[in-house]
Amino acid sequence: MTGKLTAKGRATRGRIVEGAAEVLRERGVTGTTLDDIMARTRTSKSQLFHYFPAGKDELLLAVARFEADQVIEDQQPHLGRLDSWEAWERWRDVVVERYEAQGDHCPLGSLFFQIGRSTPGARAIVIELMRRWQESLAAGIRALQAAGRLPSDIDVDARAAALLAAIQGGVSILLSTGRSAHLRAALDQGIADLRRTGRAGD
Amino acid sequence: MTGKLTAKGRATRGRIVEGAAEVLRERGVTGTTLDDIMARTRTSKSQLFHYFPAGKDELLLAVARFEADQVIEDQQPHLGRLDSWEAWERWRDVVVERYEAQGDHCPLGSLFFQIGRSTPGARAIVIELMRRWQESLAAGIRALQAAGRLPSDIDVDARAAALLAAIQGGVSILLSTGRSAHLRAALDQGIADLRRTGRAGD
DNA sequence: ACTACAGTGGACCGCCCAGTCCATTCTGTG
DNA sequence: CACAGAATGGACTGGGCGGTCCACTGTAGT
Repeated sequence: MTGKLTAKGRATRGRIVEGAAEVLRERGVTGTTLDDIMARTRTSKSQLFHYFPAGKDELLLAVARFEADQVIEDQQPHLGRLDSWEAWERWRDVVVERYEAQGDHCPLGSLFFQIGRSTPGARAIVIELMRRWQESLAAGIRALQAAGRLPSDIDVDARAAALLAAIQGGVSILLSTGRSAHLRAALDQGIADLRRTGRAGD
Repeated sequence: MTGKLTAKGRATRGRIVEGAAEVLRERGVTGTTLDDIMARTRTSKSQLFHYFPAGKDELLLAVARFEADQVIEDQQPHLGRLDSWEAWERWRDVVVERYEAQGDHCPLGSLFFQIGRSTPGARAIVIELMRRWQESLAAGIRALQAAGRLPSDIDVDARAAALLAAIQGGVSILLSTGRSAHLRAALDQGIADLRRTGRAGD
């Protein structure tokens, strides 16, 4: 379907997705109409349906994919190099900073409430995002093990899963209440507990 | 405003809120119309606007309040008596069970995406819910301290905040992916880390 | 029983907005 | 240059749904 796009077509499609992402961040899913997106991206209705034949849902799905990639990207290069305690601290700072800056809108979350979590396409995107995120955390823990900073008998996957959950929760609470205290606490305690595992399990 | 309601009026209002909550859980916020709620609660449109003059948003807010109370209530009496490690385990089981049963819909979450997190009324509800929840967890930790099962120098609020975040995240991931592994990991690790604090800090 | 007001029924309105359609203009390829 | 198909513009439609209005009925208090 995307195979028959010319250079111009690809550019327009990209402009639509990025522009739609902007508008959705500002107005929220419920408050965003196709006309808003048309205005922002300087496109016509026929273009929207030309590139996303299934209509609004298909477009929202494309934006969701875009935003999901963004989440990981915004944490790089730190998330990819969690091989020392200093690196973990730097990553922590980046995460807190990113989500504090994002404020009280959740591009991905709101998107999924609209599309429906049960939609196979939507669910696949979140699952993939979580998998990648957790895998990076697990890799970081393994790197610490390799460096002899953590014992080798800890349950890496469970720790990575718990840490990921803590972050998600911290972000949720930040979105709902506007306060980042929980996100900070989750990250600080999570990393501290990991360190303590090293000492206590020794 | 609620002062001038007769017994019949109060009953009807209650029926509307509870019925609306049901429909919203089934169809989601976006997929629920006032007509759906009318059908479910056997009411007419004029009744809806009679009890909720500001319209749909006011009704959704009332439902949000109802659901928020439900969240705490569903964890009782365990959440209120976290005074032994066994109690903590029982509570853990209840939480996992409750959210696994709830499946992939989030009554509160979806409500807030619709009403808008920035709405003062909506935000107040979440903040109050989080406060109550976290306070119960903190009370539980203090109870363990009082029983001599935990050292007295730990940062109770930070631990409670981190634990709450972990739960929220576990639930979010459960909603998005349909898998409760993260919620379980978050609770298990959270409680285990708390116990370890006792041993390591001793 | 009367009266004031709460409670109820349901027809009606009007707008918003996703989606359709066709006419027109570009773009690349032989 | 020709022409096939992609890209674009924008008027139009249809219905879904929140919200309004008024008429009618029940009910509590004197």
